[in-house]
Amino acid sequence: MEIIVNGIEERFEFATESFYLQPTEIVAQKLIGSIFRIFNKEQNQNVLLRIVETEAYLSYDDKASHSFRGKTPRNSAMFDKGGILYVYKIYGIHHCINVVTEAEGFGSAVLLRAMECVETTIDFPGNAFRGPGKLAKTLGFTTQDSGISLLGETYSLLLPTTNVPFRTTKRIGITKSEELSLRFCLQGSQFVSVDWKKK
DNA sequence: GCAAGGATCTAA
DNA sequence: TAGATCCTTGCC
Repeated sequence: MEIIVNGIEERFEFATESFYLQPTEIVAQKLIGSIFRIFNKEQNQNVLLRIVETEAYLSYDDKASHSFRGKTPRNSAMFDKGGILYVYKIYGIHHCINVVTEAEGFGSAVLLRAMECVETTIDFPGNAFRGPGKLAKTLGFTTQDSGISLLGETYSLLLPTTNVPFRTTKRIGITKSEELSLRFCLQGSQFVSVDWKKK
């Protein structure tokens, strides 16, 4: 599938289930530069968003991960097989969207933090996808959408066929396992979320 | 700089 | 059942 990104035609391929079953750090890295596709046949809506910022949350030794204390009603989607969405509410106000990774029972996911609109039939405000909370709000995702498949017709991911340069940094907004460098950003992108607290 | 805001988990 | 915590944002 050819998609024009910033005036350049690039080739993408649909992510299959095996993609999501890879180690979480790998999935988080490969998601940089890939396209999140929302296709609604009935409403004739098509949205293509390029992912420019992600964070990995591991199934072990990661105290910042929701899965660290085991499976609960809230995080159960995280323990399902990779290839679905895990949506949770944070600070009682915002929602955050994660892509569940690895095999069933692992409890790992990749947080989508920022995206860039590539193509859409809907009008969105300019900064609508910069930051995890805004991103979820703009797309209208709530905890009700936790568990949605990324392998269906409506929601899918398109992977670039060429290597995408990315930056690795520490994660944002967490107080545990802060030292882990599990945040990935598209090199040179103006669309990554701003980290106010960091040096 | 910090409050809003509510679900969720933990400890009692 | 009460109290702390929280992968944020847009106010002041």
